[in-house]
Amino acid sequence: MKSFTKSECLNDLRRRILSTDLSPGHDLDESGLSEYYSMSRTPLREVLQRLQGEGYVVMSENRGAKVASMNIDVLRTFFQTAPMVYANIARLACENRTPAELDDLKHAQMNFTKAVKSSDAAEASLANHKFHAIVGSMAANTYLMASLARLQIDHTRMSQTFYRPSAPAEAMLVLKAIEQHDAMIAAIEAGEGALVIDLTLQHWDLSRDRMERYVRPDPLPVDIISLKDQRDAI
Amino acid sequence: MKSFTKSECLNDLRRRILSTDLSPGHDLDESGLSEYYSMSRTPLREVLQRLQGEGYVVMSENRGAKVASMNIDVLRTFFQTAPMVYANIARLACENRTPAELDDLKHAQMNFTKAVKSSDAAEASLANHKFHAIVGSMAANTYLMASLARLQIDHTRMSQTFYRPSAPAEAMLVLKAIEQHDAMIAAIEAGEGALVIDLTLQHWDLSRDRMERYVRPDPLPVDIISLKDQRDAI
DNA sequence: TGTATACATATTGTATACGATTGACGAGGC
DNA sequence: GCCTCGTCAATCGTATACAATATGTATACA
Repeated sequence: MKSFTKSECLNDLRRRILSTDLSPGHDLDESGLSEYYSMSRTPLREVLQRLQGEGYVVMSENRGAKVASMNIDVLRTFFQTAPMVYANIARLACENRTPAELDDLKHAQMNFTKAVKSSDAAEASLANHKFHAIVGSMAANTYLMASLARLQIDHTRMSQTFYRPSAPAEAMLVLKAIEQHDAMIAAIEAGEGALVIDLTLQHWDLSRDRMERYVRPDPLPVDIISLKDQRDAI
Repeated sequence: MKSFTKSECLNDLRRRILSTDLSPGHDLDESGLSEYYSMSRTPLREVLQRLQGEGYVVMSENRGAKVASMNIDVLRTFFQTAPMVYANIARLACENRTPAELDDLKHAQMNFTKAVKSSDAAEASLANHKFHAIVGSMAANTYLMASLARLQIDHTRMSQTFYRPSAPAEAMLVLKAIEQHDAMIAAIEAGEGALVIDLTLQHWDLSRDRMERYVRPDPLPVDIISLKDQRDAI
């Protein structure tokens, strides 16, 4: 049994949540996880606290932690907010990017391409996450970064099926996403703000169409959840 | 010596940081704080982790927690980002506000007015914080809320002197802020999105002018900090 | 006198034990 | 038969003890 450090544990939980290996709403048991990561409950609780701060999990008093759920209200807000934040981040990234960050970005794009080509869906999804996280850090804006990080959590979880194309036409769309990334890199490197905003919004549109198709046949009983929320709100 | 619950401790630390009673960059000693709040280090550490998640403090491995600092880069970003986020929040608040939230907002405005009238600077500043936090929750957008919360932390810390007017002309500006709040409440209640955006930006301009005057005679040696950053970046 | 190294001290990180709260199950009363 | 209350198990919350790490200081040596 592998032994984990605290930051490895943190990354692994992030990864498992993003890949929906731990599904939205899943109950996280402290003792179980502490045993799984072979560490004591004390540091594990701190990891969970941190994940709460980042928006991966929600915690309630005396009732432990759960993976942040994605109910219908959250999704609505997501689609409403994402393009604005992404576009602004992209513009700022254009202004503030450093050469080192550009290298990172190109490296992330390589990993992304590789994962897509080898049909490793989970890896592709996470590589895409990393790519956009780097664009985020290029923007050098701690305030917007807080929004972006939370958007990305839900975005990545919803995009899971994006990289599991069931038809040739769908595989084409993923290749298009790769091209868009390349174009974005070029625009960011050239510092062409207007262009990168445009590319980002196109990239968003592509992703959104796929996500809507993913969300519609939602495996979660959305109506029951919203009814429960109504009842809780009384 | 008063005994604190965990959430009281959390609120008290938030309060002390917002009022710069704990100044930016201040080192937070775990043992000291755990004694101060008469609780063990374990729950106190969790409180600090949470504050880190909210952006109040920054923590580094084996080197404890510090109150989030406000260096010149952060300030630049702050002034760049705040109007956009505030305006969007205000617009969304218009669309999504509930009657209960409107009551809360009016109540918060009462407290704010009261604090200003009684020249309680710290209280006025915190009441203003609360007012805008309620507008934020009206927007019902978890993603933007994350940005807003972080912006508010720095905004409130910088506004400290706003409510300590040293001349009659400055006192007038505070009264103007009260009027603007009232106008914003009316616009939100009426659901007039365009108007509330306009009012929000006016409110921002007023605050920004005061903040710039506060920041300019910065007690911190800004030049040394930026030189140090340059050196670190090599 | 300047620098490096080793030790001492203080502070943070982790494990474990114990206490408190929640939710479920079952017995008893209505 | 249904509801209420009490007990029990499971899980979360807190305290304390101990280990690991970083920082400051003194001393030896160049």
